[in-house]
Amino acid sequence: MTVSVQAVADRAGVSISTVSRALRGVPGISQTTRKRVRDAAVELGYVASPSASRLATGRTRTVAVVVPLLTKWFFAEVIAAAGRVLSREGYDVLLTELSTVELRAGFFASPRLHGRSDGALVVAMQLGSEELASLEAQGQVLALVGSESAGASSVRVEDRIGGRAAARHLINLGHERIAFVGLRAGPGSTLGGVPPAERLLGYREALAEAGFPSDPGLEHVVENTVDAGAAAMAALLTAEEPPTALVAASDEIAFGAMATLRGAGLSVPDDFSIVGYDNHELAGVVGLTTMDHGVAEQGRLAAEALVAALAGAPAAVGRIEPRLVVRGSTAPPRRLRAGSR
Amino acid sequence: MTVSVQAVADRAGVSISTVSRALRGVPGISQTTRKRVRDAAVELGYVASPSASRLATGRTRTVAVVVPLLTKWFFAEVIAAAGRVLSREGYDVLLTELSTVELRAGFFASPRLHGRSDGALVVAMQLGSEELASLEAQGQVLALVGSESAGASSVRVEDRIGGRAAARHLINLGHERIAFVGLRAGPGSTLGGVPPAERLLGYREALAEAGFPSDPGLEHVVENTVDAGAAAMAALLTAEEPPTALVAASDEIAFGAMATLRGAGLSVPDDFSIVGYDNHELAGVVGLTTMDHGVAEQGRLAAEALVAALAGAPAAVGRIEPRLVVRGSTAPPRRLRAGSR
DNA sequence: CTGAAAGCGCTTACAG
DNA sequence: CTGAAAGCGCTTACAG
Repeated sequence: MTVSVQAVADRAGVSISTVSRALRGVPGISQTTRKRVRDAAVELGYVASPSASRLATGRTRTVAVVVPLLTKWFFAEVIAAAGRVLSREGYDVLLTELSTVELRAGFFASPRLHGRSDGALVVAMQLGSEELASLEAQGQVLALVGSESAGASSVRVEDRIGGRAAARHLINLGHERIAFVGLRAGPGSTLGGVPPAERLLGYREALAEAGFPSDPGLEHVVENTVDAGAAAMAALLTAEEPPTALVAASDEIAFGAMATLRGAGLSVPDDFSIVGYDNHELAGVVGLTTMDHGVAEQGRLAAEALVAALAGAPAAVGRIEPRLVVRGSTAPPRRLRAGSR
Repeated sequence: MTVSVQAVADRAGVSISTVSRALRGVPGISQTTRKRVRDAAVELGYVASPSASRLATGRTRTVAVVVPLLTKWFFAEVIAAAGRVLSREGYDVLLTELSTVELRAGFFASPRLHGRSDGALVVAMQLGSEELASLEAQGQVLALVGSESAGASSVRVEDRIGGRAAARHLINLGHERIAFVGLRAGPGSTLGGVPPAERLLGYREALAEAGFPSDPGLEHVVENTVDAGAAAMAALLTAEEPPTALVAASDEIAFGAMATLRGAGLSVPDDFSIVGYDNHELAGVVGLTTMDHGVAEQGRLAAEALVAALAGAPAAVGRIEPRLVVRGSTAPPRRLRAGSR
């Protein structure tokens, strides 16, 4: 049924050792022999048994990609970008979604990756020290996106700078009452929460620099869903002195906020300005001005760092600086515009 | 470093055969022995080497999930749902994205899954007979979503019924000029194309039943992107006698169409009605009436059929009937509404 | 440059 | 119910 090294060896008239060496491209094999073996392998449709190679070498040449959720645009984008470099580099990708606290606990309670992958690319999960220790005890080389750990590769997004730039853009347009809706992990969520916090810090920084008084009533922290964004916007509209603009910590929050405004008969950006965060694939359609934090690039950089580390390179940390993408959801506030009624 | 069967055997005072049997739950082991072995394994933190088990048994207990694209909501949703049942059933999931024709050709040219997975769950790719043969030669048990093949499990979505229901809804509201924007694989795309065609057939069927003349000018076929949807809508608006409603073969097409209408100053649904297809996670925010074809369920059903087939059950074909989800993007045409100016 | 042999860590008839 | 031994299909020192 299945073609083994022995079959190739017979056909090429060499030993199995030679077949193994010839096919893996190790040096110390004559050109003619190598060619003969390769031809035989091709003719027979031979491909080494992964299980056998893995057992013999102790290396799996597979990377586990672990995410809290697969169904959010952000994660799919990161995984896709990472997966492309991993498979280009000859690694299999073992997909692991830890979408509930039970799943997460179970995953770290036993050495589930041991012998299955050589490394793990962990996306947007703040790993506890026991969790990190568990992964390391399982012999995993690590690459983190959205979190950091000494000795592990990671990609760091300058979210404070991003949050600051978003708020700055609105300030520059003339807005003075600017709200912020940030992200919080929901109950039962396995998402980490540090980067969003940095976005909030950047927002506060910009306001302070502009000399605006800090106003806790302008800051909301909600789950990362469209509905939560819609609800937060609604709450903001009930304030004594409502804001004229919003920095949303994600595009999904922004989408929800836009829906609420539309429902209230308010126009974006004529009556209200919004800056999102992500540059979601659908941000363009709705004309959302947003912070692009190179989502695909996060995945790519992490995968590249992991591949390098698996080849013996020291852990590396990548850096991404978010940049503003101006579309139609931001404009000067009504009071500053000529011709406004 | 790594704990082997031998270590567990020593600690439990039995042979390695007994350890293996006790841990895998095979019958013919005394309760006391089994417990002793299990305790020893836990104390030692032992977990069998996957490579070794795979080599010995010839089974990998992993399933390859192959998709044309990871970054579309549809695929992420299907994979997530499938992945949850697969890992619940103890299978590893090997992720394979074939996003270009080169990648696809390379994948099928060599037995890339051989010895890596016991089965493959293939999403939305019309596999050619050579491709199917390749997979079978690699010993893969198959489950297909969005395509069918004799002997393979699959889940069939009644897209003709769905397309018909969408058009019907508009007809019932009183529309008489109803356009259709369908899906086509773009250049270099690896997407299959049969299900979308069925949606078109259903649409035509509904129009014929209503006695409307068929009008090719009302039918467009484009790539499945928001931009293509926007462009198609724009083209429709230039017709001599423009339609008053649209059946979009995907929600992304519908999103694009809505953007075009908004840009043209037309109101949905006051001036124009739209029915989408998918029930995309963001369909709710924009108030899109759409056909829900149980995307997550497609993944779940396929995975369940695959797991069953891997356990020896005969191939099964699941069936999903799309259902209309009415939101705010559809209404009677202007001419039928009282109080319209 | 090439081959014989040991070893990777399991599973599974075969005996008892 | 339990154990000794062969075998799964590779890789890799070790000799030559």
